[in-house]
Amino acid sequence: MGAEAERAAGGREEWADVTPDAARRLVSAAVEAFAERGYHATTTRDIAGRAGMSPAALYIHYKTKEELLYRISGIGHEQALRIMGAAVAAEGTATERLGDAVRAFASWHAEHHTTARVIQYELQALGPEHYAEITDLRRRTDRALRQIIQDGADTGEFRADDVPGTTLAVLSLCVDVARWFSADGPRTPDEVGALYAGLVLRMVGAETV
Amino acid sequence: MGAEAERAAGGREEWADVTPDAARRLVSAAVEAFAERGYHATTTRDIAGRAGMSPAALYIHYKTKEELLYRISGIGHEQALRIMGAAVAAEGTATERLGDAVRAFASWHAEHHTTARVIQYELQALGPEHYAEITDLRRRTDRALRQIIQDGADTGEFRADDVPGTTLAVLSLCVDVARWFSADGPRTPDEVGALYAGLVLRMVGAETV
DNA sequence: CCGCGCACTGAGCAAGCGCTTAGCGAACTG
DNA sequence: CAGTTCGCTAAGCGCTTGCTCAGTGCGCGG
Repeated sequence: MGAEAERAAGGREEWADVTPDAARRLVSAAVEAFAERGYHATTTRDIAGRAGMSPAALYIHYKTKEELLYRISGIGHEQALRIMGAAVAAEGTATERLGDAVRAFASWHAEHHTTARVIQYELQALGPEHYAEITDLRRRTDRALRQIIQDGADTGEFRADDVPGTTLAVLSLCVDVARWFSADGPRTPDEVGALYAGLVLRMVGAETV
Repeated sequence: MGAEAERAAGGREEWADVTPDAARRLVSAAVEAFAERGYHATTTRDIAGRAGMSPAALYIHYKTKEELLYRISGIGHEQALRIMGAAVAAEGTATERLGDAVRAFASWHAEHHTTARVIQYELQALGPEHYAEITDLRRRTDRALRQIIQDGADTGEFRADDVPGTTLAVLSLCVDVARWFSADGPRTPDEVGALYAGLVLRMVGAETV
């Protein structure tokens, strides 16, 4: 299912483990609204309206508007971490694993650019303890990617003098896809993934064919 | 003058051509507040308070809160465009010019990360016609960078199959510095510029020493 | 010393915000 | 078929928001 069809279906796939149905419709509506206008510019009335409910219905499923953002951030970052974690744990050379990691991570940010925009750019709206929790997930994603790059540097596959700096740059490059990507643009998510995988492999000085 | 000292001085250097003094203090206060909390989460009372004025004083110098953001965006993007434009117009090989452009552009986004964060991530809060004006400045920055990369591809210095895509990636990489950079972090703006210049030159397949 | 201009303030208005509460109707339980 | 539960709504509370306006004090030309 493409991102557009999925959105029309209320994010059935992406938010599959949010139940009951009304709670899922609210998450899906909130993601859309937050991505479009930003967290602070989005009203609870707008979210409830998009989900086809009255404003008060939101508070049956979520204590506050911030809790909605927290749930979205948690689920989204767990998906992102899972993608990166799978790549680091996979078989293959560091070059293969880095290419796969970037391809998957960048194309996820394109395919799910609505969700990605919210979880990457609305973090500061979280309360302090929720923020700390999410930051931990981000640190784990960073550590996974750094592991691959460190492996490549150790085996001599990569030419990376500054491993943390290179990791930061690669992560930053992929994350920022969420900011500029548009479904109406000339590139498909897979094309973005392929382009970025090639760019990053050259960036770390890997031998490419 | 470093960014910290300059902020303490009310952005005297960065906003030098904003007059009178009260208007400059307001711009400077607004940039700080917008960068910290985001446009929509910032109140006019907060901006005026930081500038040492009553809430009403803001409206003597600016018609609306949005106009403040517009002024900031205009000045900031003009600075960014000037940096990129200087690099494209400079003498030298494409490799040298791209290296200089990325070094200057990335380190500007680090040094002025407060301003950069506002002009790069709060754009959507602008009204439609102001948004269109700012978008035009951004397009010109993009065109300048693309010119350098195209030059390098033409002379055979660079290996870039997808020039617009590569341009987008390089720009995205530099812009995103504003999101993660912190003055308390381990890297100085100059170090970020040097790191990024090296990464980007490898990314485009330039021959480096 | 007067009086004008003007940057600025104190007080506050209308609108919109996040969130609460009382109550309703359909669905399930015994 | 009465009683209970539960998802949901209509109405609205208390507060904050962007912004306004009458008035104030200060500097400056005459």
